[in-house]
Amino acid sequence: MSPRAEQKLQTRQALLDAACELMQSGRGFGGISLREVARSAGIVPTGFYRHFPDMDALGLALVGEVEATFRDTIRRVRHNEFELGGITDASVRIFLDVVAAHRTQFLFLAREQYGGSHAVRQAIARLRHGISSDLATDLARMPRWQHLDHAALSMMADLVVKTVFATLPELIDSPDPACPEPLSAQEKIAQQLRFIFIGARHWQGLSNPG
Amino acid sequence: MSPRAEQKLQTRQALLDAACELMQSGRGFGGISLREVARSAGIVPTGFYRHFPDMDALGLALVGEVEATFRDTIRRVRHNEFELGGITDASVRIFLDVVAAHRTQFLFLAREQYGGSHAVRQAIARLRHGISSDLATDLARMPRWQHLDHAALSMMADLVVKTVFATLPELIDSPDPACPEPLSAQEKIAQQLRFIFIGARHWQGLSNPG
DNA sequence: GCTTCTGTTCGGCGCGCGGCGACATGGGCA
DNA sequence: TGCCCATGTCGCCGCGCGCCGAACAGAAGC
Repeated sequence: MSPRAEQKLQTRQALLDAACELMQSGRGFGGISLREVARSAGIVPTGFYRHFPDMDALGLALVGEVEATFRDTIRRVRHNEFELGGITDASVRIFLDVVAAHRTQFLFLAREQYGGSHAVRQAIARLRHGISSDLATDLARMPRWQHLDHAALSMMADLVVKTVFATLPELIDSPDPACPEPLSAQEKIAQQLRFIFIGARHWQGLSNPG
Repeated sequence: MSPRAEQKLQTRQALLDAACELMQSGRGFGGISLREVARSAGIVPTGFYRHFPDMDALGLALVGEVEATFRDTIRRVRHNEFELGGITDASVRIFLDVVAAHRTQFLFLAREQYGGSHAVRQAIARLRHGISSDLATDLARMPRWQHLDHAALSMMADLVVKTVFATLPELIDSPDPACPEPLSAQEKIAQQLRFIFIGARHWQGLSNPG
């Protein structure tokens, strides 16, 4: 790797990081200007175009970044499948650690999953669908879920992913001192996932409990 | 009601509607300018200030509007508690009808629940928390959930509300012809809620199934 | 050692924006 | 009947924005 190319990658990364950092001010990705990102990354506005054609392209790159982080985490979780203690607790712990370690990436994901531009939203929807179907495949291999058909597994995976994505904001926002939650975020999401797992455990096709 | 006051309310409503309509272009509320809203409502930019001090105030008014719609719907759902067929199916049907009838209101809610300005996001969080605790109170009165303590009921209500709010985008976005879902939105959300209800039905405090 | 390619810099164009002060007009009320 | 003020209008200001073309520096390659 030539020093020149390395420098280019550094600048590119600075732009990606700057965009994420700027979102901590409460604005959405659409509310951040190209000039702002360039300024925060330490280059002049025109320099931005040497790395991305426009802000939308930078947004797509950010989706790619968080996708890599996410899938890496899923891999780690899967390898810890047989750890001591409940899978749920261990998985949630790993996931929360990663979210904390890559806070701004997941801030972007949480904020833009429904609010972003068309291209970004579509990319995130694809990411989410991919994760959901991978999860469904994983679940299908577990003895515990053999009583569920393909449709039920897809439904369950979609619900789990939906719940995790919808919980992201709680995990990212700084804890509100005025509203002290009785449970930690980790215990809360773990218990909610258990609700879903218990429901799946007792699912009987077209049962209609209420 | 004097004609003068009535006219004022009409203009105010036109501003609220214009803001919602403009969000159909894919942008978030923060990406819509004051001038755009005024133009779309048929008044001059300065006239906007006769009704709202700034765009944030208009956002808060929109939250109030969708809150009224939402709570009205909940009331209707509660009164249909003993309808023929499953409560879940009937409730979901009512809810989906209301969402379709007030599409842009719920578009605003879905988009801004995590992406909006600080004030808007806080208002929506309050709305959501209110609905969640009301639901927990309702659930506590049902014989079916007598085995759940207060903490479990809150957790369940939060999960239900979280699921409903996270499903809003699917209900609002125009159906993608390239990706024909095997199930209708109504059947999907109803089945996912049933997953949760079955989980709650079999919840046994600190059980740890996975 | 010279060219070339690439990352960066500089100055500038036109636009839409939020915000302001002054002005018009027609209902509301005395 | 006649005044008043709330609603809506007009023109203007300065700003930051996206975008562009020309210029510059330094590493890569012949």
